[in-house]
Amino acid sequence: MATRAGKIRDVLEHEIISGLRMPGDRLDEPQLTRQFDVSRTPVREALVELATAGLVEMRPYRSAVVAEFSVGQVFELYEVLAELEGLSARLAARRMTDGERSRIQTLHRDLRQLIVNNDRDAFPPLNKEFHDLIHEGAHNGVLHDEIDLLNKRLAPYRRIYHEEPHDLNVPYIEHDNVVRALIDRNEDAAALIFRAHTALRAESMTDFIAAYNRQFERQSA
Amino acid sequence: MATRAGKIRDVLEHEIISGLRMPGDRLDEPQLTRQFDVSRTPVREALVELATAGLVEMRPYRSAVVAEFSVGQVFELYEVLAELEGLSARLAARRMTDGERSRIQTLHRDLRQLIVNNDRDAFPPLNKEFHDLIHEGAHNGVLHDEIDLLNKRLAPYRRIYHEEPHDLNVPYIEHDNVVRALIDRNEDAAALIFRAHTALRAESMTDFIAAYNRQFERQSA
DNA sequence: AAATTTTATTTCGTATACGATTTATATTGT
DNA sequence: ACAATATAAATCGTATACGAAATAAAATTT
Repeated sequence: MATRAGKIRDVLEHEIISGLRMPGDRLDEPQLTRQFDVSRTPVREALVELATAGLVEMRPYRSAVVAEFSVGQVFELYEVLAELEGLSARLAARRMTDGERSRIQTLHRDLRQLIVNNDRDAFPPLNKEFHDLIHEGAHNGVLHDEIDLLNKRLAPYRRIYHEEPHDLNVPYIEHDNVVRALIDRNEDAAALIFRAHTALRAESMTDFIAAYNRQFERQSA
Repeated sequence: MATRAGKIRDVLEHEIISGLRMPGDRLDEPQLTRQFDVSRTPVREALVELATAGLVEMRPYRSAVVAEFSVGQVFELYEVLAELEGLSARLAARRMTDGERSRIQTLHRDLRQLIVNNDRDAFPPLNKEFHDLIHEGAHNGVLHDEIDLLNKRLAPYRRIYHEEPHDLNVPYIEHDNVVRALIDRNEDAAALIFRAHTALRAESMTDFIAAYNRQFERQSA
């Protein structure tokens, strides 16, 4: 993307996803203008794009802010994401090429080695790659984009949660079941496991956010 | 929405959905500027929003055009929509209030009367209301918005197809099955029926588009 | 005459400017 | 001192302006 607006959108998106800008943070146009050393026009265009994508909230004559979601809304986002992850796994089981199947098996073995060595830092990127391989294996671009956007919208909240990593064996066992289903071309099993895999994360996530909010309310009260 | 950009977005969206502007049609900013009697700024903002939503395609230094989808992409859109419609029906079966359940029963009876009278004109709006009741009954705003957007993206193609209405008894029978599942709180049945209901439309739709494209290619060749 | 290059026109991306609305500050009244 | 009002400052929505890129038209070459 050669335009200034596109670059600013990408940078802001990354800053939101990475947690540099937290939900509720203001996104003044004049301030961003100074930060990026451009006029308000491309800044505003970037904000409008992010707002339409659901990462930012814009109301007339009010500063844009990083989108805030209630526990209920996070739950709703996860409910949709879980269903689409399930569909993704189902389609992957149906459509993956032999090359794609062997690649995910290799990656899965690498992940196993990681867990044996308890290498917590290396886990997240490989885990992401694991999910990406399934999303690509589904051979449905619309589905891929939809899942990607939902993950971006959830990222600020997931990040908070994931700061305290839990037992790596839990996701591994589920991965193991999914890989087996993919190899066996067992659509229903793949869909069920992967949907539950996401739903489980949703549960611990919403519990965490609820607790987090209670704590926050106590402080500010 | 009191802003000019918002109004223009709504009007353009409606013009695209209603088929007044067809896929591939150019959306010149100067031309739209004259049509709406405003400056380019709000026009451009509206276009950026529609582009992010997937209804319009924008590339740097090129005029925006109404989004065009290949048969494959339409199929992908339907594949995702069918899954989300299934989820919607599942959640509706789980969460609908008594009032919502009785309302959809009433509406379903009205639809029956319509089919008996073979009132083709009155069918589409009531059919839409039927679907809306289920989407609302799911009590998941994110899901509702997602389904809504996918329907808007498919609207230009669905419109072409729906111009030749088919046997109204086919959708009625499926509606009947869904309503029964909703009343019985049978989640799995509701999800399966409604997903298949959408998938079926997808099939006839993609078949139609493929035939339509072949015919069009013959003319232009 | 057809193809290719050159020029002109149009459209787009961004900067700047100005009235409208909101938010922050100051003032007044109680 | 506090609440309510009035004023001032900042921000937003939109109009206008100008260089950059693309499209259309004209001129040139083959």
